[in-house]
Amino acid sequence: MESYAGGMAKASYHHGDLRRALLDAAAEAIAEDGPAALSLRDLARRAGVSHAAPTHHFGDKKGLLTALAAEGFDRLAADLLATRAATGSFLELGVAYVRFATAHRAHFEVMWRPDLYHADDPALVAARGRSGDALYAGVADLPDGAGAADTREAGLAAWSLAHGFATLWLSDALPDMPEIPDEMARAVLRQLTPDRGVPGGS
Amino acid sequence: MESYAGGMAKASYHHGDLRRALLDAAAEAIAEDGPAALSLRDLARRAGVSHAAPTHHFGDKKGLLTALAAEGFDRLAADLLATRAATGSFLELGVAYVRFATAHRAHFEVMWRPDLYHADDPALVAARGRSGDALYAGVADLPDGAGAADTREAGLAAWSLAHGFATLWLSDALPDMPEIPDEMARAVLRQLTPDRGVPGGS
DNA sequence: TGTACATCAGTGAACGCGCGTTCACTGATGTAC
DNA sequence: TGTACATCAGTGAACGCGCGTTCACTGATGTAC
Repeated sequence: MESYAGGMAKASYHHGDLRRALLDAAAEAIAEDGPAALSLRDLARRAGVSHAAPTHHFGDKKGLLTALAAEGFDRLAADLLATRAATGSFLELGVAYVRFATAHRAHFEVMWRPDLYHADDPALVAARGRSGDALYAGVADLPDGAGAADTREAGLAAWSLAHGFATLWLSDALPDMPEIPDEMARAVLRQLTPDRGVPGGS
Repeated sequence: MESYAGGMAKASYHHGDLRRALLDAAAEAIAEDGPAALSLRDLARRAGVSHAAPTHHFGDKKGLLTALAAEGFDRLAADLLATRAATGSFLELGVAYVRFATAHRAHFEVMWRPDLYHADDPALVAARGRSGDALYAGVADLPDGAGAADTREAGLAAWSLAHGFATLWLSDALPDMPEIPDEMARAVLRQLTPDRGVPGGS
């Protein structure tokens, strides 16, 4: 099921990669029932381990969610950078944002609930910074219409639009939505830049 | 503190308007600690009433959150309709949406978490419908650029933009934000309709 | 105006439950010599 | 190659807690006659 350090699952005293297994179990559980219903004991059960084991790796519940959020910000940053490098398109950056939210909904949901984790954890702060930089780098690509203020507002608008679409999709508020909303996201994001075409954009 | 049916607070066996008091207490508690941390016993404490009393009015915890969400959808619909009537501006409709989210954050947060309440409750479904209609009525005001599909996408984009901005603001993700983000919301929403001015809009 | 009765709203004790956290422990692993 | 020892990872029992829900009850209110 999970991939252990040793390759095959072995029934030994030590798990092999419990930290990884717990994070995966957390993502699964959160995708099913939301972050509110998460319990460390349930994660331990899912990982086939005693209920006191998680403490060893994360200290406490918030510690585990901190690690999950940090992982999310890291992956988001990587996705955005890769998309920017591959397409150079501001529009596709938004699509990638939405795709991340739908593909990693557990990570995404936790990321935006700082009350659930240790928001000042250094690793988390760094990862969040990388995400922000990746977003901002995309905004900077825009052909500036009318100066810096406009650029900032255009960036915030694009972020809001992608974030709002993703959030509404996740909360099941959009009727008649396909399972993978990439195309719809693209159409909606295009509303923001009807005339200012960007090279590489579809 | 609260306004009772009889006007003055009276120390009697019956509360007067416990239902109202519990909903207010819930909004307060959720604004403080989020919906996940909500407990019926805490609400009873806040209302100065025995912990078994809430059951009488809402049946169970989800029943209370259903009532709260329904109230939220009702108020949102009323706000949107009033704004449309007063300004006729599509832009201001978005601003009103953001203002609602920030002014009634507890209601707003619960509304978009259908897993927390009885999503098929008739009163709730009706209220949600009124909200949707009010939103859609605003979209229909738009000077249609290129047919129905465009209108639907423009409406969805506007909704996503307002919703995303509100959500990011609520999750404290936006740096350097004023306490009341109306003006910023207006500037951001304006990105969506840079040229298509609407009568009445500022 | 007075009485009987039904209905409603809130009480307080009790239940069983799953949770996070602590603790002394033990099995396994790696490193120094 | 072998031994001693430190460190690490997971165990299982125990704790105290707040929770939602149930229950028989009682106080207050309103209505029929």
